[in-house]
Amino acid sequence: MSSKPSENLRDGILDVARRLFISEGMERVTMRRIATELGCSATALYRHFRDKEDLINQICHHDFQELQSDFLAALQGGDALKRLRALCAAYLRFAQRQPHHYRLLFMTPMSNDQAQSLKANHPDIHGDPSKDGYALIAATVKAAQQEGLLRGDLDSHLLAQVLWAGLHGVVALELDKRNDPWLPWHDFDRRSSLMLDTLLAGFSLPKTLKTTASLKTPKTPRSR
Amino acid sequence: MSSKPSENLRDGILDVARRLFISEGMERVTMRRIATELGCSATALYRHFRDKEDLINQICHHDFQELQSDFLAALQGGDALKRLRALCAAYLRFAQRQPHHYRLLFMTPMSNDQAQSLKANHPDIHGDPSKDGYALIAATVKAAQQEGLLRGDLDSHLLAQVLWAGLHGVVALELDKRNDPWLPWHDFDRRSSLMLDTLLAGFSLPKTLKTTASLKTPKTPRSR
DNA sequence: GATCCTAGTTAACGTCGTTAACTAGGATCC
DNA sequence: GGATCCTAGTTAACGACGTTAACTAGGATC
Repeated sequence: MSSKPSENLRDGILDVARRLFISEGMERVTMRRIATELGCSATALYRHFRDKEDLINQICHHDFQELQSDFLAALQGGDALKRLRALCAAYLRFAQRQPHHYRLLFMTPMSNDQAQSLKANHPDIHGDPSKDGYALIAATVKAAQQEGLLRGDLDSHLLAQVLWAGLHGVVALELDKRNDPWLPWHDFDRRSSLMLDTLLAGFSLPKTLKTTASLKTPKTPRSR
Repeated sequence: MSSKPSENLRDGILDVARRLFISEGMERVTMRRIATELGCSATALYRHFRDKEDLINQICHHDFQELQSDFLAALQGGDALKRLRALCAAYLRFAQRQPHHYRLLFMTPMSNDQAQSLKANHPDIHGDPSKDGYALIAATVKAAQQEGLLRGDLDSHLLAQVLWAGLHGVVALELDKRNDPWLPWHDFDRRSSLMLDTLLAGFSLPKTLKTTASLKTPKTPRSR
């Protein structure tokens, strides 16, 4: 009844639920509310989705692919490192513009079963950089390694995961603790760009990295 | 009725609630369950805590100070950089051993009001490195800067916040996405130590940091 | 024309956080 | 020493939630 009473109810549910989830966060949106907003009864939703969790997961899955097109669009031209930076920038931009959506996609614990079935139902997507966001980051890291722009002595997945974790950490603290007056926050942009710069710089300079202690006397000569 | 029927009910509630929150996560623990475990009625809890959120917050506040003693214990000896590493290691250890507890303390959004009142009610704690975990990290970073072990051209709070974000990112992805078979995770330890090493290395070498591109020719000679 | 499937309905259940109304028991005041 | 009041608990209940059960209109199929 509200915005787009998509002829087929299933799509209508997805549209309304996504809109509400994005604007208010998923735990504050009830099945009943989605239903009334659509002008149908709450139980009708269960004709199309096993339960609320299922609805959330299907939205997540769909929107990961939407985000993917953002990523691909940010990827035009440049060397692999430039593309990697553009990718990270797109990620951060998404987090800033769609905080609830970010929370929905990246801060919602996924149970083992859910992901198993997702993986089983979409074997074509998993690992394909054109469809799978994580695979895209990992592939871009690998390309940068092959172009000699990032250190090649560490697995590309390890680098991708730490890079992702760095960005995610800045974002997650921002979303959860932004309003915490206990903490004297610097700008989100300052923090995220320092994070990105530091990690990428570190990943491109293998020899200056120490594992523990003895960081004050870096006597390793640069080998070139 | 269960473990320790602390003479004073308030402490009993805190004990039981903390135990349940830590072992099962706070949204899965109900007020009624805490009450039956204590052998009292559910409404008795509301004599001592305004609501569930208030109970959670009071536990958080108390346990932040518990964690603080872990931090202080990890701090024995060494230069400031060594102490900073020990601090980070203690943080990661806590996250690994008490995942629910970590989630409770660091992945629970804090509303503006809550933190405001917390800050107002405990002005003695805020900013005191011996009582405030964040202040301790920031102070240790600052000490490392003054000892010439970390770059001094950036605000100690900025460095502390990015360092914290890096650790938090690794932990948060671990907690939320560990079971996601979509992702080919490396070991938590590999990821966290690479994160720590990279950030600390980056923070100690100002001149090798580039903002964009031109990262492929790091010709900066080590200054010593 | 009988049957069955699809997509919806209404009614209800059990659980949740929480409030209202009440009550036993001890301290306080005249 | 009795009336009063405060403290710390009780039981009953409310409204909202996710979800299930039982039912029903309407179209497709045999």
